[in-house]
Amino acid sequence: MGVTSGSRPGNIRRASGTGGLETDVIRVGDSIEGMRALPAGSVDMIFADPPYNLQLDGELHRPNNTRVDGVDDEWDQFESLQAYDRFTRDWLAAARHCLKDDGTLWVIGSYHNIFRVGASLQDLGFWILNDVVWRKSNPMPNFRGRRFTNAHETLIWAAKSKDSRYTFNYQSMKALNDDLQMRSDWYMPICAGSERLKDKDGRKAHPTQKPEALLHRIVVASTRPDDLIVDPFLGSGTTAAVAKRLRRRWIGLEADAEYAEIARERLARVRAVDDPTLVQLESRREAPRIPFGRLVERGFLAPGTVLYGGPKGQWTARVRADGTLVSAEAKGSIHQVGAQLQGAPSCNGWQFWQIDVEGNRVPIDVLRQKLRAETN
Amino acid sequence: MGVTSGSRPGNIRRASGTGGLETDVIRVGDSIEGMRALPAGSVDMIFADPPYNLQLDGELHRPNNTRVDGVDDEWDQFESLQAYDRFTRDWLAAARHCLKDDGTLWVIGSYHNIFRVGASLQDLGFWILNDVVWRKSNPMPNFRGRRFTNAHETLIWAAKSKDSRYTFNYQSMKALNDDLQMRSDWYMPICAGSERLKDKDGRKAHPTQKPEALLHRIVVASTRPDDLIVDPFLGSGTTAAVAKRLRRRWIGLEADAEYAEIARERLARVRAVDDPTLVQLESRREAPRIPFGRLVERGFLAPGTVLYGGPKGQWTARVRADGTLVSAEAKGSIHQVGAQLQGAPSCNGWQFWQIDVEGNRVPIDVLRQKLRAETN
DNA sequence: GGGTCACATGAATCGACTC
DNA sequence: GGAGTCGATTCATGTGACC
Repeated sequence: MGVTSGSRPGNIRRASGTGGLETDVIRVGDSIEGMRALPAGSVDMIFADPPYNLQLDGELHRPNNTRVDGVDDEWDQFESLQAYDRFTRDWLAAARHCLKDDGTLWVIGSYHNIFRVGASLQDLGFWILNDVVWRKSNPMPNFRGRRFTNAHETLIWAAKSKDSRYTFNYQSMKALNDDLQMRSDWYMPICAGSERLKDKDGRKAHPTQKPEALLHRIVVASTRPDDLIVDPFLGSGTTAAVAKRLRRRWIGLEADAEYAEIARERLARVRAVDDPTLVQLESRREAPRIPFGRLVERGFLAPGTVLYGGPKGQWTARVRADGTLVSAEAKGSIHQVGAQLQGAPSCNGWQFWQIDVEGNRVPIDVLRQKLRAETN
Repeated sequence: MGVTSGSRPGNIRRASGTGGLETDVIRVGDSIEGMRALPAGSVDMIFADPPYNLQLDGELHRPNNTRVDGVDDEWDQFESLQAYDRFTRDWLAAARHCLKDDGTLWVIGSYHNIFRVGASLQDLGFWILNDVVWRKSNPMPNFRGRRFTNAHETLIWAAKSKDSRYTFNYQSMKALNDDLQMRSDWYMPICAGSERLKDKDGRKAHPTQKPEALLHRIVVASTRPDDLIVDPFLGSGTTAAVAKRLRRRWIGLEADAEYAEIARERLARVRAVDDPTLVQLESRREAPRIPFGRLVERGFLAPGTVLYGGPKGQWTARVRADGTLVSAEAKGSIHQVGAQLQGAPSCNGWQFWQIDVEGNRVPIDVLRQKLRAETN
């Protein structure tokens, strides 16, 4: 993708790779029209927090008789399930239009709407990668004792198609999770306290403001620096704030001019991380590919060196000058020979083959790492 | 509902309340036909673990090249989303037919199918009560490092309609969770070890056997003893095993004769809890009603006794001979006067009003409990 | 200034029975 | 079926007043 130049006149960036598309802006207007107006295939990631279509009737009181301030805003009301489905298909289709083929879509919802969203996006050809559960550490209780505490919301993460080559920063997620694979259930508090935007009367400025921690994880997981992120239902602007801080480009669409203004004021206070290298990703997949043969070229391994294969070194093979191996039973790349000796469909030769270093067996991958370190 | 008599000839029970319907049996055959054949409105709860529309592309291998034994049985392949939707609507409609108006439906699924199931059941008029997340303590890792570890499955709990009077044993769930409301995210291990049924070659007998702990919580939460539970995709029989142990009636439908046989053998080894009182639930809502006036009739409170209202006893009222209260500002029932003094829309007088007992303020509810204990 | 306690509040599809 | 009545029901956090 096109990388933005370092110099930025004012707050608005124009990316060379997207035909001079104006980014880092909030546009007031309809989400669907806004996405349709974007160039086809210009967006790396879309985060959408659409209306949930809650159907509250009557008032709800806490056991101490205070009234619960529920989401009864006009923008969350739909005439019927069918009307909600039409709306959902329309905005998903517009999202598909502006998303790159290798881009991904995130949607958040609750049981009121998420099943309709999930079914619609599958119908449109999106390929679900994960459903992720945001477990709230401090949800509102069920005051009448009639159901389980509604303690989570659901996110769907989807690629544009089954064979998409989407971005997933596996190593960053693993690092965020104490070197264990990041799971599909995330535990985080709701947005409250000083992070929660208030109006001049001290009331919440937006009824459904999302926590920045949630967007942080999403952005780090599924985008790279300078990627373009679009939020078609920007609301209070959490997506844009996190994108700006993490040095991604962004466009926010918001139909309500008051919400847009709240978000603009918020964005003006957000600073991007100073050092661009801090938002660079740690990812083995991103590391430059190094053919095994280069180790031979560069003298890290002399032709004829004996490699030991398998956890106990029970197989052996010798290195040839072109970077292929030869053993008693097979010849070919480090991966092919490893696979054939084991009778396995595939093999990671970098881990399978070892050399003797001062009496110890060490995977040849350490040589690759040494070469990479020199190259950087 | 009709309650089965204590004596049971053999293993099969005939419930008087359901027209002599034969229960506690496994029926081999099509799920949809099986549910259609049940009397309309005869079932208290349905638990369904329908086939997932998994689309494993070729074979999946772990890094050490052992093959992942995925769900690729013939019954789990569907040509298209449309075919899956037809199947889903058909079995859900059949479930609706046999479910009581006040019965509930549980469905479990993963992101492959749960959005389609959820949307279909909403289309059919089911009213979602909760989506519940089963967080697996020991999920299968993501071997390719291309997604988040898929560490949960989703359950939908739904009533037949919006105004259903469904069963929810709130106090039992709260008791199960250290006296805090049970949340919508449940943490449990997958079914493994000695609980996992094996065939004679030591391989798992069923690919998607559910843990009994999961069904235990579901059954305790949403049914009462002697309720009729139907599982239209019985598989290895976990639902029936838990239902039998907890003294619920049950019917299992299973298309595969081999699975049905496995489940039959399993059920033969399951014993119901000996003492029926152990599966009785404590429920405040179902306790016999006692009018406040009866405390006066029975001499627990003399007319003229002073009651103290509110957490600090800041209000007072006196008891009249007919069981109404009179204060400086209001008269009426314990609830009416409590609500009026607080300026609240409603009030539970049993908790609001207190009496002096040896210098301590005690809610008048303790007198009600004393009277209830005498009556039993 | 520190500790305690009261109070506020959050995407909520939040009764049942009698007359 | 509508109105009236009984009576069951909350957890985690942050803030601010008050010792």
